[in-house]
Amino acid sequence: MELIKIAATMKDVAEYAGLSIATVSKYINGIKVKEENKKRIDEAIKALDFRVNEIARGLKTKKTTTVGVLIPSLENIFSTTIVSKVESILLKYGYSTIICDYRQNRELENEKFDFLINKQVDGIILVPYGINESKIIEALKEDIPVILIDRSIRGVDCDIVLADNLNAAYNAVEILITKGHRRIGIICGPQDIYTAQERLKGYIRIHEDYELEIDENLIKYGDYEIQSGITLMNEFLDQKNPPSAVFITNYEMTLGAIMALNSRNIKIPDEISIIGFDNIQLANVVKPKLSIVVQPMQQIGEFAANLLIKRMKGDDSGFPAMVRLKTEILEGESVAVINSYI
Amino acid sequence: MELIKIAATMKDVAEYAGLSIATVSKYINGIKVKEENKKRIDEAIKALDFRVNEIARGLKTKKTTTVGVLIPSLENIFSTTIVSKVESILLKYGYSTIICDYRQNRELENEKFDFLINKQVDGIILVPYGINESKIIEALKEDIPVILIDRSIRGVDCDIVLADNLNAAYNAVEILITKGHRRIGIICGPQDIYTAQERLKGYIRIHEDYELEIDENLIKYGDYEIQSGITLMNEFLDQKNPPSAVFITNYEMTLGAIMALNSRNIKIPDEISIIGFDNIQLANVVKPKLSIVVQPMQQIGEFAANLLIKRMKGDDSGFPAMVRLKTEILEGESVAVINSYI
DNA sequence: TTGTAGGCGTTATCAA
DNA sequence: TTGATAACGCCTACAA
Repeated sequence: MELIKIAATMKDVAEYAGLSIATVSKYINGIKVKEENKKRIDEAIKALDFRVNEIARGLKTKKTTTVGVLIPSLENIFSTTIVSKVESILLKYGYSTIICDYRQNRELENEKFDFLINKQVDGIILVPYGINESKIIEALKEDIPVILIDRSIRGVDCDIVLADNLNAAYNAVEILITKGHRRIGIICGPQDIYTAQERLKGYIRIHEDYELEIDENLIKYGDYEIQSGITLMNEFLDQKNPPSAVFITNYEMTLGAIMALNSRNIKIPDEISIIGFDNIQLANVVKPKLSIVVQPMQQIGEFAANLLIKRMKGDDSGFPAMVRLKTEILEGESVAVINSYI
Repeated sequence: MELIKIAATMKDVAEYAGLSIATVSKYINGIKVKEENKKRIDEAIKALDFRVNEIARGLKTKKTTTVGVLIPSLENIFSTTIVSKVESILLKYGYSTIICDYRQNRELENEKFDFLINKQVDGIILVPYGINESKIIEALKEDIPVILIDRSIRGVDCDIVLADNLNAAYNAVEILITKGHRRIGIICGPQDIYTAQERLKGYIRIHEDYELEIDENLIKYGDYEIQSGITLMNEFLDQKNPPSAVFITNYEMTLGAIMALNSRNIKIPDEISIIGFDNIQLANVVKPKLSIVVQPMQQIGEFAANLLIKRMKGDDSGFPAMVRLKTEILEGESVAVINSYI
């Protein structure tokens, strides 16, 4: 009784079937073979439990049927939802998904990008933060397609899939305005992050469109982490003239803001109105139900995966593609209607 | 100007350095080389930007420096926290992590396990659900180490890392008991899932230890999904003699239970006490702050990753290892003290 | 210490 | 249609 079963190779199959390796290889790769031989090969494959050695194949074809997904964090819903979708689509095409999480760290991001290239992935899906653009250019040059998510990179022609962040914010703030709010605070992300810039733009634009002045004191910048939400919401509350409503522009900070509110025992929406971001589960579990902006994360993942597949097949039509998906607003009960509204 | 840069091979390096491929290979693999040659090779490597082709190396060594992680869902904190930790540790050792998500589906789980084997991963970390045990045995036989998380598999000797689910439940329910609760409901997971069985055992054991009778009406079985939490909590509330406290045994169902409570406007802990599971963020955002059982997910990931590395190195000491980690209880304000307690 | 040469399992070219 | 055979890039006896 052998302990270790040696995997059968094509050679074994060929011998078993009484044919040449070449013929077996052809059959496996979809090239016509005599009906009779087809049968014999199938038989041999079954008998020997043969499976192609992807490594050996990769050596020849320069393909690994593996793609890399590089995201800021595995502990954030936005990323994992996308990854989940991507993984399931890629698998259908036989690709495996290597996950790398760069924990919001530019250096790590760059390192892991190199790591993926070094692993010879056939393509990369990247939620970029501070990547060195030359790396992307290099990859593209070496014929490794890259799909960006959420943020384009200046000076680089690259496919990108993102949510319409600007209008997401625009619409959210518009709801607040139409319900009578005039002092609307916004808790933004880091000023050097694209999504954050866009969301702030939306906030500004809707104010312009309603001809409302913007009070700089109502704009605060966080870092997309929970603690920011706590701190900045507290700052708002401590202001002499606090906002009647606050729009919080990502999930983690929304969490933080609510914690701050809770710990000061402030009633939503009686004392302050809130629109948050991104997590339906959270929205439903908070009392009262939160109004939130929901990004089409599944769709983003879907588009990114399908686009990548297309590129890996060598189809460069429409390059560089920009897919901009609409967000939705889920209305809860966290926004008060202000009487003073005319 | 060439568009596609061809990666340098060892042959190129050897030629550039005026040495044989063998020498270069040796140097790269840590075998002694004359100081002088060392320098020349280093120079060549830098000049040509050479990196070993892992694929080619893999063909020879039968190693891919890739591990597979197979989890029930990428949209659940328990799994992603573990994956995140695992990924970061493995990377340090040069391994990449292929993620597969089987969405609580036994068939998918089995398929993806095969997929990973077929991809020739060097090791697997698995949070099992309904895997065919022969697959694990087979993998182990073929010298592909497997580390189980959260659930052992009957009749299979395999390393495993898990939380002490039994005592997690035991301790949680004990808190309820010492605060005076006597009618304590439990929302369990599926009866065929190991963690669910263990948590129920804890519930039963603590009742025995306090010599309390168990009312079958207070034990409900869900499927670890949000909807279960909603439905079962509602069932409790509709009972003629509802429990004064409910212990909910995973994160998703905790979410659901809270939603049910909220939508019926039931006050925690005045009208009902609650202990939930697994998500600190959730616990802090719910009002009042939730008491929850917290699993040491990071630790689980850490142990699993390190154990896997050890096994992949060929160190079989202590096989099969069982690492059982303690949980913690984070006390919030969701449990009332009942006066009637003597 | 270095080099030669064979082999890892496939694919692909070119004859047959 | 099939079959020899030479790569693919690296590792590893074995010989020098």
